[in-house]
Amino acid sequence: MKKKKSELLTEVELEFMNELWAIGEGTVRDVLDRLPDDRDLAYTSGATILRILEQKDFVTSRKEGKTLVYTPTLAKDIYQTRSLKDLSMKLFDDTPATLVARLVDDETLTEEALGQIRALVDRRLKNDGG
Amino acid sequence: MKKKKSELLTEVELEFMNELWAIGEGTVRDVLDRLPDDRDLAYTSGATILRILEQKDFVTSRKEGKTLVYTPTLAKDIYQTRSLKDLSMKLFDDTPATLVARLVDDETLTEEALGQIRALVDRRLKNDGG
DNA sequence: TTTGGAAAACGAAAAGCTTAGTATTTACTC
DNA sequence: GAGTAAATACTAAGCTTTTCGTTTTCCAAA
Repeated sequence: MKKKKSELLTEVELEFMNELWAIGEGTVRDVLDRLPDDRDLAYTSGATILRILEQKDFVTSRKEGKTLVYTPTLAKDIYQTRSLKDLSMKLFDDTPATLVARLVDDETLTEEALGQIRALVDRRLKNDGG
Repeated sequence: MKKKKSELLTEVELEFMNELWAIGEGTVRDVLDRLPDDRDLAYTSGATILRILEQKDFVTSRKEGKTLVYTPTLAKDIYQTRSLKDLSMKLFDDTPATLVARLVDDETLTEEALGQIRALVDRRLKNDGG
């Protein structure tokens, strides 16, 4: 039986994917330039991470002139769903309501955010109902 | 300047904390016994993990007879909030509404779960409003 | 009070993640 | 085509996490 792969990104990989998702596609240099100033990675480190991401099939690359341009193969929202599912399973007994409970407990949540959340749930309930 | 600690548990640490949270407190043996059958860890591995958890201040221990009984120092709901915050920051641009959007997108979500979620949000909105 | 069995303490091997150095390739310029 | 500047490929060092073996400690029962 094959060993279960986690299908989840490591911390650094996620850091890079976030930039690629934001810009659609980009080179090693593009991504590095977008990272915070205090994050100084060697160019080669960035290249390694993108190479690994390609190995893991999270991105593809095509050659453009002499440089590689990387493109995500997985949409951000899909990955978001996957991550949430994982967290829900591991920490919330697979009970989404508990997860939302913790979320809305948060003192710092604005009324506006709460309103948006409610609208989302309502819309979904209506679509299901009829 | 001190390096930022993540304050988050590793995969295995979380596995153990979940059992401690479920039973309130317990020994190495107690926790190991609760893990799934296909998860066979040596006794010493379990002991190591709990020792590390104590080092990181997620649990305390007291001696009872010859064995150590471990107790969480951090409530599960606090840790849930912390984890969600972390995920939200790293993957949802710190926008809780987006997070909920992904959650309610989930096809497999039952109507009941959706209702519970809505009730939670409503209650919170009412409490705030007056 | 000796001893046998279970647990704790310690240390360290194994595996995985992060970072980067060196060597090689590439495309462009003269 | 030789020089050169920038990018890629390859490799590995240094951490952290995961796992467990060995030694030490402790209790309980003979």
